[in-house]
Amino acid sequence: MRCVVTDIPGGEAKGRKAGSRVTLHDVAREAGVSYATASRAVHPGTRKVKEAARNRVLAAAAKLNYTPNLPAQAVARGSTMTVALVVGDVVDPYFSSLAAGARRAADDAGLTLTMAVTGGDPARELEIVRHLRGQRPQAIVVTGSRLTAGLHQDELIDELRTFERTGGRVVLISQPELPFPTIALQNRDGSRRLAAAIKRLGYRRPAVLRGPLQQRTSQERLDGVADEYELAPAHVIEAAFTRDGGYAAMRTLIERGLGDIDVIVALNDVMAIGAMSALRDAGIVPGRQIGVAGFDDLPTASDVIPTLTTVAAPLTVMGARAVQLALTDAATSGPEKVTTEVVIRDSTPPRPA
Amino acid sequence: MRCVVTDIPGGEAKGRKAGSRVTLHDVAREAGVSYATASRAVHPGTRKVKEAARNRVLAAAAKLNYTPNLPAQAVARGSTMTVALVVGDVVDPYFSSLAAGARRAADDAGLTLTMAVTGGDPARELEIVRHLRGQRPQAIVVTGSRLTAGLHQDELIDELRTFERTGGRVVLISQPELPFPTIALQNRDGSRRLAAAIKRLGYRRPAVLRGPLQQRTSQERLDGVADEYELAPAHVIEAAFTRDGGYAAMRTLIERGLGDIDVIVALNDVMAIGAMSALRDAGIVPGRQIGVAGFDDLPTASDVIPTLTTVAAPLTVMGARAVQLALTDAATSGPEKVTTEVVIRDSTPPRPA
DNA sequence: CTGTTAGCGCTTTCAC
DNA sequence: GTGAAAGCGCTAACAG
Repeated sequence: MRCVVTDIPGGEAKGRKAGSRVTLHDVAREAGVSYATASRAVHPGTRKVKEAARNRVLAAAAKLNYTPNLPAQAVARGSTMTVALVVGDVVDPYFSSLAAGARRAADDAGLTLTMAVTGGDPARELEIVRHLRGQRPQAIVVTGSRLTAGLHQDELIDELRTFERTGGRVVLISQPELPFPTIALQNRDGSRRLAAAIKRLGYRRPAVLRGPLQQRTSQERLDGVADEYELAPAHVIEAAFTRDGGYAAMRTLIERGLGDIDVIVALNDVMAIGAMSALRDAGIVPGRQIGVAGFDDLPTASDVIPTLTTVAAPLTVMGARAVQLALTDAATSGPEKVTTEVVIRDSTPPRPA
Repeated sequence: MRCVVTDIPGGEAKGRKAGSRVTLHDVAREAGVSYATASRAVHPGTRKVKEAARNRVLAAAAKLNYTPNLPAQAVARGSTMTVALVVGDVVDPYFSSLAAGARRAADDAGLTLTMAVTGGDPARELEIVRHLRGQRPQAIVVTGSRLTAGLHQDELIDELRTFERTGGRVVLISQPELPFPTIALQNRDGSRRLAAAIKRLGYRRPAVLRGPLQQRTSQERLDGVADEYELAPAHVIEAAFTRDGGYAAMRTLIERGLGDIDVIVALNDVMAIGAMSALRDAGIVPGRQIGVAGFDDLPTASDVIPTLTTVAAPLTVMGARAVQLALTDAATSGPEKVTTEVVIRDSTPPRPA
């Protein structure tokens, strides 16, 4: 596959073969200095090289279009300039918001962020972390939809532990039960306050659309609602923690008959949006006949009709904070809690008594 | 920073220092074979190792929790098992859909996808590609919002060219004017058909919400509309190719006075959604007083109220196709065109004559 | 300040 | 089949 180009158009005398990347060696020769000097020159940190030499090296590098071979650097140094982020899904705005924040923070630290996607599969997640470990990043940030007691839980912990032991840093997002530094949303507190606000608006009979049973985030948010409302089991529907899950759950509820339910509390925004579509498809107008609330305050929450009452989670901040934490030598001082804020919008108008 | 652990709990006799990753060497010794044999054993492809030996090696590897040092492999092999994807923004569903497809395809090929985000800044994009080149991926897929004649255009081409020359593959998404294999949406054709459909529904006076002038995608889509409708310059508003851009553009239009405009054609869905919000905020009901259409058919297009008339672009397919193309040795047979499909929804109800 | 050189962890001829 | 050894491109002592 390695085709040989006869000559580089306008190239140097010493004909370069195609596929032969320019190495630091080439640069050194071109600049007329030693290998080591060249290496120093291209590293801003090093002050021990004469201005003239450095300039010649830099010029040579530019001329040859040199780029350091990162993998080679990594093996020589024993560490890379990357941090890895593990997410459940790229398309889900929840994860992409986290990712956006993480990326910015990595950027600020002069690091490259690599993203891996689990698709919500714990087995795959394990595989990924194992693979990532091979990549030798400085840190691994995991923001999976960790289950409270998944089968692969212990193996995952093991994997992350050995990563830590070999000098890597681990930070988790929203899975405070695991023995690693964690950024955690105040899920329960947030949804409790949401529930209280809804109650104040005059809603009496909520139905809850929740994610999978074992999913920590979902469970915590449910607990928050339960702190304020007496929840009949029949009024808590479990489904996928996605838009389609919300739609399906809402359909189930509709088919069963809404009874005296006056507000739908979906435990995240995408479910809420799915639920609104389901309502609409059944000829029920969300926000009029029935209230709807979500959680996360994704950007779309305010573009949807009616605009969605929800709990604002500072997702990008959390993502950023996670990598900052990963890059800090601070002692692991327990989960770092992130506060939320209730946002009342049109989907839960005050209800006449 | 490299703390030394006295002993591994339950560890082997030969006390392993913390930070000292287990290497293939360790595995070989543990298994009682040579370094080379161990190397062969862990590579499925190699048939030249006795079953017994291989098993011992594998056992040793598992026991020691060995993970190959990927950077080291990369430098030894001269190439990595990764493909790099350059996008404008992680949060924008347009990009994340592409990313999702790309990831799946990379996965299927047994490769790792690394994602880099430009934030729409051509200078940053250049920097990123340069950096990526250092990473030595097998391919680089660029799906930037390439400008038709950006300042950095030539430099970018240069950078990608030298990447190709060193054995890397380059594929572009939706920027057919550049001299590389490309996956291109039939933007013009799509929006022409959309415009035709809208016309058939009885709309006579469209206003277009477009992205930045130099943005190719936006320009092509505009041309498509212009193929069907006579467009007064005052009826083409330029703004950022984002939700907020759509909102702002719509505001401008509203302040100027809508006149006889009967339909808003936003050149992508996020702009359309922003525009609908702006309309709503001005007390105008999209789909009733005025039609609205978008382009892309993002998942949210059908959750928004009214559901959005748009042009479906198979984004994930495109992403997947791009990396497949990058991994193929096929000759560069010009841009690969991807077809679109008009989807009429509630935002453009038939207009009484 | 600069050059020499010994690794980093792994792959891959090349002999045995 | 298996082992010894020569790199891969780069960094970082260690001498000058």
